[in-house]
Amino acid sequence: MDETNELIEQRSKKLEELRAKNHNPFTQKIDISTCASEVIEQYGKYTKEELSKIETKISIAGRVVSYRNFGKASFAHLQDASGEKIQVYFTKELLKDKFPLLKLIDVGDIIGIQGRLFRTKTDELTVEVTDFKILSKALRPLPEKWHGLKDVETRYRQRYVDLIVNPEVRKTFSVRSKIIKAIRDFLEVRGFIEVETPMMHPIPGGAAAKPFKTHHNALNIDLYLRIAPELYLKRLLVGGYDKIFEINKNFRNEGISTRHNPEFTMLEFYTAYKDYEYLMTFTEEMLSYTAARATGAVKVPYGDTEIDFNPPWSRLSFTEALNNRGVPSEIIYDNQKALKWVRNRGIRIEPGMSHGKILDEIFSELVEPTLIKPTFIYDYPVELSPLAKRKEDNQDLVERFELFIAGREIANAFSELNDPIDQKNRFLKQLQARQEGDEEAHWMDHDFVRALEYAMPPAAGEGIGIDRLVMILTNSHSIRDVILFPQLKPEQ
RNA sequence: GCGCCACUAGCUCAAUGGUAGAGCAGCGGACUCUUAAUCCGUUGGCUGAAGGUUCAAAUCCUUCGUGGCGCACCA
Repeated sequence: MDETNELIEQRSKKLEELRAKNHNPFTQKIDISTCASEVIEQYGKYTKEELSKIETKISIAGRVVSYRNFGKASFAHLQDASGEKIQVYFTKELLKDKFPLLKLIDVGDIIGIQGRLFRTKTDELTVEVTDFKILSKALRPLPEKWHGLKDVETRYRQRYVDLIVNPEVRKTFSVRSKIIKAIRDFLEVRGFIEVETPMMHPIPGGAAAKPFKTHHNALNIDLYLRIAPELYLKRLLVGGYDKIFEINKNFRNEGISTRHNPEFTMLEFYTAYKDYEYLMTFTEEMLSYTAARATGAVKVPYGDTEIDFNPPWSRLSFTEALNNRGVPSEIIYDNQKALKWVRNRGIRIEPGMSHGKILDEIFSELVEPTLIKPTFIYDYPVELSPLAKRKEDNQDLVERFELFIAGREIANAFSELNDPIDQKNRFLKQLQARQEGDEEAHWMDHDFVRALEYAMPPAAGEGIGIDRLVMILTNSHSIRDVILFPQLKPEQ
């Protein structure tokens, strides 16, 4: 990382030369009047002749991303935060004594310029520079202009370089920002309040996952980075809020893959006096709105296919979905037959798995990859969902759905269990599973049960994996492409 | 955690056991409308690391490191 090479040395020399000539290579402040995209928008409509007749004086700052020298004149492109580039034209005639200073500018430097707009012979909108200033000297060279930066490791480790040279990366993160904003707007317009609940939990709850452990010195207690905000958000329902949401990080101490980063962003929202069926329609509306707002279209390309967010979406019960993939009904209700069936097909199961878990394995193997267009799968076995409310007409099932898009789980929602006695019993059952070796079983949370004992209104709640949603809406095939700084092993 | 693949100049890539190369960038020079500018000249390397085989290793073998993809775990 501390390596020096010839290129860095040459640039360092130029930096010293600037200092020697009384030009601070790291200037603090400059007044700028506009940005590249604004210039294009404001002046792009004028012809060469029109431009020469109107007042077009501007000042702008940006990174030099290309440079072409002609002896007594030079062209460069400046790229700024708007993501656009604007060509600038330096001439000895206008810059006089300052012109030789251009020798000390490299591609990568950030400069500020003043000038007037004109169009070149090839009709490109260009700034004729009347004055310029080096604002920040780059000591390291940028990757090559034509092939850019391709090495994925460097792209992730040095995302700043990736962002400078790969415009589509900037675009992805701009869409990510729009997605989150669209969701916030959608929820806020409907009366939801955004809240923040703890990241550090004494009892990691709300999901089946392995947590990260940390320690608070002054309190002398172990704490866990949260695996889900669910139990805190439901405490807020008890407290009297009826529409709340949180968009924030969750942390799970598990493997890393194209679909998993140890920290990831989750939306959870809760609405009182509604059930999971209400949330299906709500989700259709929210995500089709989000797709349209963030990408400009309700149908988005993903890989070789196209995902159509236009409602209504398919709805299949968990058992229907299994039936459709050739899983006989007898297996769905008979543990022994299920075990046998699974073994014959080589689906991996572990000893002691509950019937529900076995069905879930079958589902992941046979059904999940086939759910390409947005599809709700509803009514899950109760043992898979210790925080969801049972169906009134079938105590073995819960009022829960998951949303699948492009073969991936995007959302998980249910009518929230608000019966403290049932909740306590389900925690006890999880505790038993934990003692039998299920490391991901839920922990007992006595305070949460106590909260339910004060009565929580009936409510429906949902979690949406934001990173995965962003993947689909930006046609990204690795979660690392939608997280600015994905988790990697440290260098060296 | 397991398997497969990759790692060569600042960047993008060649070189398949026989003298480590190209393009771009850089440096020196020419050039006042270029935009992958052009033209002339030129610098740049412990081939991811360490061992081994061989007269000879970027190339074959072993171990390690980092990354990618797949599997496992999971959202």
